Amino acid sequence: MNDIMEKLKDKLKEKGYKLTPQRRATLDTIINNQGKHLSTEEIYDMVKTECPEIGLATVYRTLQLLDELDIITKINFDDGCSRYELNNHEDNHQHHHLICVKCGEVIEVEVDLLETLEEEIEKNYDFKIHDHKVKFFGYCSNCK
Amino acid sequence: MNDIMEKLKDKLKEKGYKLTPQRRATLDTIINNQGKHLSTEEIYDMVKTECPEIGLATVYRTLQLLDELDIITKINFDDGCSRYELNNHEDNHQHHHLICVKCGEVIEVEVDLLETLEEEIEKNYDFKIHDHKVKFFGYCSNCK
DNA sequence: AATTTAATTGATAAGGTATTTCAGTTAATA
DNA sequence: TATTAACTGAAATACCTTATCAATTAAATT
Ligand SMILES: [Mn+2]
Ligand SMILES: [Mn+2]
Ligand SMILES: [Zn+2]
Ligand SMILES: [Zn+2]
Repeated sequence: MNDIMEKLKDKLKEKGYKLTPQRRATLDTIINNQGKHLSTEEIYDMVKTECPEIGLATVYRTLQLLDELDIITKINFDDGCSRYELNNHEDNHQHHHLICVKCGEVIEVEVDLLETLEEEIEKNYDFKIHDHKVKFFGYCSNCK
Repeated sequence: MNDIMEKLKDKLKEKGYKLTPQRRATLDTIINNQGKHLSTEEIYDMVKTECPEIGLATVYRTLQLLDELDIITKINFDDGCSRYELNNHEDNHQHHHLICVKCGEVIEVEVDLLETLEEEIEKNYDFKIHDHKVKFFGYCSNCK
């Protein structure tokens, strides 16, 4: 059992929840597809190969649970469905996304560079920031 | 007729579209409620006082059209519906939003401070940025 | 290893937002 | 005023997501 699965087990136990085969298989699918920003239906289809009897409602419930437990993050690319990605457990903030408005490609940006802006905001707006979601829209190298 | 309505009329004419009372009333409602981030249903309810015979489908269609014409912007606060706000016509980028995770208050931040980050991204990722959407989550002055 | 029990599941119904359809209406141009 | 393509409202439809519920199961307790 890997680190992330171990962490899931602990967090579930803490709340009196159970580690079921369905939850294992769902998290496994997300772990094995990092960087792909899979939708619920896409995850459902992939999980079924490992766990054919799983129902769609269970996948919805599991993703909601993993999000609550801070293991994954829900992302919205305005394409009509929710997508999910594994959280980075070293630091606790979401990376940025570059979205090509022509071909739809999504590129991940790990450099943060928001420190100055966040300090400015905390000072000027008396607002305590604990997370952010940043999307840039434009043209990727193939499309510009 | 104010500047924004004039701009709408021009853009519609350019595409062979018509300036109808329903479109006028919808845009008027948005103009008269700046900073409120109204949802489609909320706009529908307010428009009805001025234009009681309007249908919900027309409001959906009009908001979609105003978005396409770059007069308003659709925003997503993950509360299950689309919200809209009037575009700033001086510069062409979206201001930032601070969202209080406790009380839900939304604060607008006009300072941009993303120049350095955007330059860095354009250089390192060979990506031509033309817009961004930035949300900060945390605690407002009342809630922290 | 068997018992207990609250959590979990899959199937399906139901909910909620958004879009499509279509016949009747209307803004804009000549 | 006549013409016509665009537009509208009402209702049906589509689609993603959540709720319901009886059957099952993980995990703690004997
Ligand atoms: Mn990502
Ligand atoms: Mn705003
Ligand atoms: Zn591209
Ligand atoms: Zn607050």
